[in-house]
Amino acid sequence: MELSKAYEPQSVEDKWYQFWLDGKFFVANEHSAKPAYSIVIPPPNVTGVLTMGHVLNNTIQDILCRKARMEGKEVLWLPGTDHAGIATQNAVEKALKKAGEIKHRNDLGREAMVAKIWDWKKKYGGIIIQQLKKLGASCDWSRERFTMDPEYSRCVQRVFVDLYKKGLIYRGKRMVNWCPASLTALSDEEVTMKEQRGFMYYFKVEVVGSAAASAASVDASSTEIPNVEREARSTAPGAGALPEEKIFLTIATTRPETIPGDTAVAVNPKDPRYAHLIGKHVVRPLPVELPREQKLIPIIGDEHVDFTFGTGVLKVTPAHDKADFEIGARHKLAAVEVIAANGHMNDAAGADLRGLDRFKARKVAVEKLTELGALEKEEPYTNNVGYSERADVPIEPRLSEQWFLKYPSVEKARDCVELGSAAAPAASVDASTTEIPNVEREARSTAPGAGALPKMQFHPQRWAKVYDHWMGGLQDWCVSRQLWWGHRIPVWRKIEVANEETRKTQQVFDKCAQALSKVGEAGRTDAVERSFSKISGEISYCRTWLETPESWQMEVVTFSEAEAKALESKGFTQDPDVLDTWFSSWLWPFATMGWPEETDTLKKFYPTTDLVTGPDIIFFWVARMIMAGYEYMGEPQFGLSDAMPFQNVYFTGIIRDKQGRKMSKSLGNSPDPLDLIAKFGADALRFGVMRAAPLGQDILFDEQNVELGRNFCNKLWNACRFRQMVGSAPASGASADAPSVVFEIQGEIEPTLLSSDDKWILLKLDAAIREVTIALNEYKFSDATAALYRFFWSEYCDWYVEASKAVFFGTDEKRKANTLAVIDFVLSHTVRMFHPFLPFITEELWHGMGYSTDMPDNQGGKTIMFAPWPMPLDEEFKGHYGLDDCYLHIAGAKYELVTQGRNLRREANISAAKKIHYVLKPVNFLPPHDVEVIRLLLNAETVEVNENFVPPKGTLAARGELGELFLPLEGLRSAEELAAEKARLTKELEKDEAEIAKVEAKLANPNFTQKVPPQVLLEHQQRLVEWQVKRDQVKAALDAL
RNA sequence: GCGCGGUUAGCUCAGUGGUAGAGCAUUACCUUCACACGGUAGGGGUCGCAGGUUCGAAACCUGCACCGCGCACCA
Repeated sequence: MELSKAYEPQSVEDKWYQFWLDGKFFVANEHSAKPAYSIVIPPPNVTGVLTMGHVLNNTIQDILCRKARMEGKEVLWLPGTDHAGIATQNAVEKALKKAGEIKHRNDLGREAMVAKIWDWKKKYGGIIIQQLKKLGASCDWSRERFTMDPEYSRCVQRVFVDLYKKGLIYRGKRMVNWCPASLTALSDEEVTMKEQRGFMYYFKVEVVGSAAASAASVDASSTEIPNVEREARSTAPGAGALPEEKIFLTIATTRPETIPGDTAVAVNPKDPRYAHLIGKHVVRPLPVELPREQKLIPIIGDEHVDFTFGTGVLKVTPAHDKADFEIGARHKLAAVEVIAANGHMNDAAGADLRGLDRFKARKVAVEKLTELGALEKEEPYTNNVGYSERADVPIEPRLSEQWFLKYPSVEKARDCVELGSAAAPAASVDASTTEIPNVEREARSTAPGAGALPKMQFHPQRWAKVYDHWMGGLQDWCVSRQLWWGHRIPVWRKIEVANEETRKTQQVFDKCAQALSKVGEAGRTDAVERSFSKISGEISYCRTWLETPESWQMEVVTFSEAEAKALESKGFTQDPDVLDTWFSSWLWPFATMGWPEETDTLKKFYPTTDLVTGPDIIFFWVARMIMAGYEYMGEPQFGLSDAMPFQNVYFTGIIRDKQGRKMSKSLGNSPDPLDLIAKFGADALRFGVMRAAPLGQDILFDEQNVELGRNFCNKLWNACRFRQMVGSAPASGASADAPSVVFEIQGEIEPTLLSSDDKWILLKLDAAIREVTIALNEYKFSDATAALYRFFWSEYCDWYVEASKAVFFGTDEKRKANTLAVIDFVLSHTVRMFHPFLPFITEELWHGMGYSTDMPDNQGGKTIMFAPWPMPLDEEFKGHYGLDDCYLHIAGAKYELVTQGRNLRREANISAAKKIHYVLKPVNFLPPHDVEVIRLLLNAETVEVNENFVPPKGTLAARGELGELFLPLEGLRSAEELAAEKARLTKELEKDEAEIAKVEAKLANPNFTQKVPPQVLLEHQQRLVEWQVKRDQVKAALDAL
């Protein structure tokens, strides 16, 4: 195949991706005898589009998978998408509104809305999958999963039922994070704290003596302000007592709009200023219109109050603050709700605030306090406010009935992650052990420490600490969401009047209940029993409890469709809520593989090998998957010694723009990866991102990275093109109209014909293979790309290819053939090493260069995907080809001399194009080939070898290990140039002198010479000589001027 | 408040005790038959600050400053 002058990714990428798909090369075989390697994709939102974050993430996964295939592993990369409850429902609702189809989702109703979302999913759900294909992702698409697939949904329901049975899931009225925009509860993880500038308002309240009347000292379950007894008025403060001076307390608050919901004022009982007031009451200023006696709230003592903060007096709003709620519970205070679900004030907030948005209400409340003369001052204040991560509005702590989960398998999940400090990471493998492991998967899972189970490794390990800390302070997880899109909670409920008929039904449950031990109820204090029950042939699980003496409620949980129908026909209604999206995605590593059946896929590929994800979802997803893994894959039938879902977790950095800002739609600073692919090619994008992504650091992304990737691909392409041009016909005789010659790989390398250049590049290749392999084993992708870049560009192209021209422009045909053989050896290894990073161009070159033709079908013959991963050259190979490390030095010295020679040209200010004459005075004999290489690399007309050369005045000289190189000048330079050079040399001389002084000072220090290791001493002595030589050289050059 | 990162060339970052590095940008020269998406050669850094350990510190220790992140939060 003839290669075009520049690499054109557009004409290459789609072709090969289709080829891979047609060949079913991505499909994992669970019956394969090869050792397994598996990754489950972090499922992107089904309605999402590819972002730079996805590019980073999936490129890493693809690199790992492709390398594993080349190492002979059976690879499963399991793809799929997430239904992403809130995000998707919002996106579709927004789109429907924009299209004018609806004004609100209520226009459609639940069923129709959910149907619309399914339509949407079918229409647009494949976009991100197609985009991943553009990127080159080698996922097994035949196993693509969606978190709302029927089978997957059954897993979710099964797990819910199971946890319910275990008593870990309960329903309860609790303080939750309420999002007034999305109108749903959120988990703690979905709330982010943001600093917010506001004001601290100080207002005073009047203290009254009597404890008899109180608007708040009522049953905690009541959420309404009760009627105050008439008697209260007659015993109200001041009524019959002696006139006293009024006492006021000043309270500091940031949320005056919640004053109508205050049901107490709290002080610290140890606070000498206020302790004596405990038991008295204050007059709550709002709502204004209420009679005074309905505004009396007690002063209570509570340790929670920090008397160094504010005024030391805390207003207690149990219905709208988490801490206040707890105080309220301790003191049996009423929780008076004044803010409705949508964030607007309700009737209880009073006439002035009713109906207002909570922030508008704040302003009005301040106005009212001012009017009342209660406001003492307001001062600017910055505090942290919880925001709904999704809707980006402040959340409202709100009392509501929700489902909660006590996390399962916490201990195991916490202990399985390697926290280690000194412990050497299991991944740091000596390059000499990078043979293709021919071991079964079982061997891996019991690998390093004999006896002790291997721990899960986090990369970078510091995240393990974060994980451990979070695992140590788990709060129950609020799993219910007031949405329509998601897995509906599999609970049916019926509330009935306790009439004759229902009592009969209840008796059935009562019987069952007696057979069971009672389990402590976490969420409901009023739950009375739990029982197994048999309804319509399916075992299900239910609870019953009494709501009031006149009614009772039955709750049935099931994942059987038949049972659900039967329940509905009996007047049961399903819980309207859906489950948190993460309640389905935490099952991802096994629910995608056929759980709860013991499938061959699970047997082969679980636990997965690596997980690649962002640290921002370490709690949302990673931690929960680990717990779910232990809980559901730890059961004996799966036969796992350790049920951890993955062996390694790699945390990527976060992609930011070049100013360090997070990429976001609103900032418009997020480039569309598809545009970048169209412009530069997928390989370029992959390489650019990998090169900029050091382990665990955030990535400041710049399009220049991709440009670099593009340039690199082009370099690779052209280096291969060079090989074809010198290989297909003698360089001297190439004619423009020559037909494209069928390319043939050169045969064996002949050891006796190897030049120092050949040996040098083979040794450099060996080093690169080691470096890249080690870097990948340690998940250091930027190190791997840097090593590849350096090897290929700086070593292979800049030196070896240029030096090889000395052969190809010559006449020694045997040497030419042998050089081609070396090039083919190097390129065929290099292309394979590049394949995981640059899948498309390497496949194109693998075929185009003919490297596939010699390989067996399953080892590179069909596709580079299964070509063997390059192994470091072994000792036998090195011995056979005489690859002694000394050639690194020998050829290196030659190249060093060339650089110096080029320097002389520059010093003499001679145009790079001008052919000039050098004289070389070698220390030892130099083979003619090497002289020719030097000549070519210097772009010299001639390099005269003269062992007895005496430089005439005006000759520039450079000295290296191989000898001295002279550039005789014949009055070529102007006086100006001479002056400039004199200045330059003087500067250099100063530097040399300084270096010499530094080393001499060290060597003169007896402390140094006595204490330092001999090798370091030697190094210093040698360095001194080197600098001295250089100095003498520069001095000589100066003298020559 | 606790914890975790970071601070090295104009920019983005490597660098785990022994001569301060890469890419980009920049300067000069070169359109030489793989590649101008290229080549050659330069310039550019008291390694955040202050102490300490050491013969020797960008690196190790202590403290501080600043930037970023996470957790917990006092109204």
